Amino acid sequence: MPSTQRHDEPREILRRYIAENGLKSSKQRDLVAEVFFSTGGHLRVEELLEKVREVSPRVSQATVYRTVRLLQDCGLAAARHFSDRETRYESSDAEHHHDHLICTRCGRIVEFLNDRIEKLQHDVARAHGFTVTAHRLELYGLCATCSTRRRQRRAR
Amino acid sequence: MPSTQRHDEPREILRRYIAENGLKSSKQRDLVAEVFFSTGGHLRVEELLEKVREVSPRVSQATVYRTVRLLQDCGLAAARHFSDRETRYESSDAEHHHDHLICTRCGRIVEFLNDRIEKLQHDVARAHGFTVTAHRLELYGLCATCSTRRRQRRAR
DNA sequence: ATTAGTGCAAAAGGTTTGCAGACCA
DNA sequence: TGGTCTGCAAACCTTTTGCACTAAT
Repeated sequence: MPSTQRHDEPREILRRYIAENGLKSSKQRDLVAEVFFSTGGHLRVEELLEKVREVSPRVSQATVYRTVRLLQDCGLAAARHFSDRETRYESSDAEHHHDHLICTRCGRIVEFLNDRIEKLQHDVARAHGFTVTAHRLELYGLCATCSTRRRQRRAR
Repeated sequence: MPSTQRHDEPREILRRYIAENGLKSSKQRDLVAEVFFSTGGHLRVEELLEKVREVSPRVSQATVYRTVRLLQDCGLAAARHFSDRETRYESSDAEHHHDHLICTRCGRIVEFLNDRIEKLQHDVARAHGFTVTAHRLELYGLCATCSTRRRQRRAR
């Protein structure tokens, strides 16, 4: 199978996707994408909009939603639903795949990657006749700090 | 650690939870819970309401939502967000824990359980200082049927 | 009796969409 | 110039909530 090219940098992927699909770029779109790429983490639309408006206050929420969808369409962003109700988006190129540890008390999110788990997942899928294209693994519990200080208040 | 008691059957857990929290039972609540327990699977509220109304047409959507929340509060139901937008609920007692394989073409959902993955998850968490209380693992891809018949239409 | 539960409809929260005008290719 | 993108506001959908009434303890 053809492996992902090394220079498949997000901005380049986006540029190509736009070109190949008869789309156009725009200041707002570029800004939203840039903020998304450079911020990293697990952004809610509201947070993304906030950061974007620090630079360009007139960008609308609709544009952020539309850009996030575009980023999903070209595989650069992935929606995540953690324990809360809000949808969060994170970078999703295959080279930076990772899973999550979520502290249910303070909300801290730690990313991790374990090759043995990855391999076992594929084994399980194969045993059921599935060809896996993506997966999601989230572990919920108490982080070191919170399991020590039992009475700590939630961070958010 | 004290293990889950063998006779912690859902109906019994619910009964006890209601008694211990000064709540009351009702025909509607019992019906919703009963349909939920006996149906199994991964129900959307809409589907649950539909099934409930086959028996008792006047039950309101609000009651279903309220009952589902009650079931979550006493640990009998867990919310799931798969690839689509809808929230689905499934039974969640510890003895029937399982993970999911989801076919992204036909929507089929297969449950599985792999002890080695479970163990590795705990190892990873421990390495990060986390104490895991719950987790979620979902594998997305094509099921055997869909990866053979490439052009098959989505089931739903 | 008292207090919790229900149905209804309105409210709320997050996301999408129609439209007229601005902007990019 | 033609078609895409934007901002705004309205529309949408799912979930929650206020209220008057019903029912369980």
